[in-house]
Amino acid sequence: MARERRAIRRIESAAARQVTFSKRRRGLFKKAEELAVLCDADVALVVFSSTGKLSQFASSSMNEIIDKYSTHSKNLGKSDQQPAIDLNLEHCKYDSLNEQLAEASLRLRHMRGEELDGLSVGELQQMEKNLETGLQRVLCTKDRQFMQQISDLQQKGTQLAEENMRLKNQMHEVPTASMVAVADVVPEDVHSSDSVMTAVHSASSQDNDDGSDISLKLALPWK
Amino acid sequence: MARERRAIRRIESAAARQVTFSKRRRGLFKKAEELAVLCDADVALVVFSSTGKLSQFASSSMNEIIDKYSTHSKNLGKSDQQPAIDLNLEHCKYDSLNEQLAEASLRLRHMRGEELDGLSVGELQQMEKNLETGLQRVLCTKDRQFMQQISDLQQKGTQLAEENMRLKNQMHEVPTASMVAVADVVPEDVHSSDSVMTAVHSASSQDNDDGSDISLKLALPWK
DNA sequence: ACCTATTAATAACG
DNA sequence: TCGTTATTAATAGGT
Repeated sequence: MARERRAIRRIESAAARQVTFSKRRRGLFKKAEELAVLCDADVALVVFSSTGKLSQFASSSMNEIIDKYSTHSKNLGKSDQQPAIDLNLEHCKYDSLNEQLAEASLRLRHMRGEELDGLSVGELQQMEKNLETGLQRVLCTKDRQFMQQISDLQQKGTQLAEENMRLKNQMHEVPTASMVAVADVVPEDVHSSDSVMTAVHSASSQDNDDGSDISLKLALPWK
Repeated sequence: MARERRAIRRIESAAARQVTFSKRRRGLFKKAEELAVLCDADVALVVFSSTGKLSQFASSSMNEIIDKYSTHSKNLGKSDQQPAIDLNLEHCKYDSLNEQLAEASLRLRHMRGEELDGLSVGELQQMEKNLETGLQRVLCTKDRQFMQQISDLQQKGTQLAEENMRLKNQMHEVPTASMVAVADVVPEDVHSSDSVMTAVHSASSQDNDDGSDISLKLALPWK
């Protein structure tokens, strides 16, 4: 139902997966509600995204429906045996989570090159591929961020250079005696911008042919 | 989405309601499964028809998802008398595990080069370093295993070559006449194999130049 | 259950 | 996330 048919397989790109998840989740919830209203049905829908976020819909009360479900599917008792079953479920789920966590951290260690000895050559090749892909993506992202920073700095530099020019022109137009008045105004603008660059007013500077005593210092942000 | 638009209101005609229920329920379940597969989500869907019939779908285990839901929604309301504190502790542990798992899987996704956009340059550099280290170690391990396999194969090859030599020497030591004794053994093996081919002895066949009256017929098994 | 005209959902893109 | 649009998928009504 779109520009192109999409095979029903896990979407590899995380971004595309997220977009599709949002859209389809909305569609699914809408259809769930429509079914409930049109057909007078009791509908409960629980969705956990791959990042663990919960969404839910229930035509009446979620707990009510879940209870009804439990009664329907598990033929046996409700009140006396419930605690035992519940605790067992908790226990199982807890173990399951623990397993998942162990699995995840083992994979992380593998990615870091640890505990590789038990792995088959095929698994090692798969990991090599994954690592190379990951590394490439990290490098691309890093480069992108570097270029963004450079671009930002260049833009700020240009702005400051222009301001500099403007100030120099003002200095030429104003009699030498009013220098003090100018100096009172400038810092306001500089301080309002992001503190990437800091203008330092130095009265002792003697380098300039035109007698200007303004110099610039670049402060690069690191982390 | 049809010949005519239908208002989303309870369908009065029981027959029409039943028909629509069947159709839409199938669609809803299909979409639920698609969402689960495409987006790697955990989906649970419970539907009671107006006649009380239950249908359900769960991408993993229904109980597991319901459990996860109960924990997530900080569900206090049940028969909460004595297990309150205990459950709270369970919840804490459970939440903590969930957090750890989420953290681990996020790191794994990062290692695979996904969802990098929010990371700082410093974090990216750290990941680059980790990935390079991991990749190097994986490559080393893989090479080691390859070399091990090669070494094993060489050793086996040597052993086989030695055995070969031994056998050849034995052949030379045995008189040629004993070859007949070997031929006597072979038919046993043939009869013990699957009966794919059936030999038919025909006395009326006159086709052969040498006067032999033996022909073969293939009987292919066809269920 | 099947058929199809029609509407709804949605994939890709900005 | 939101909007647009070309396409596909779902389905209402009929047989």
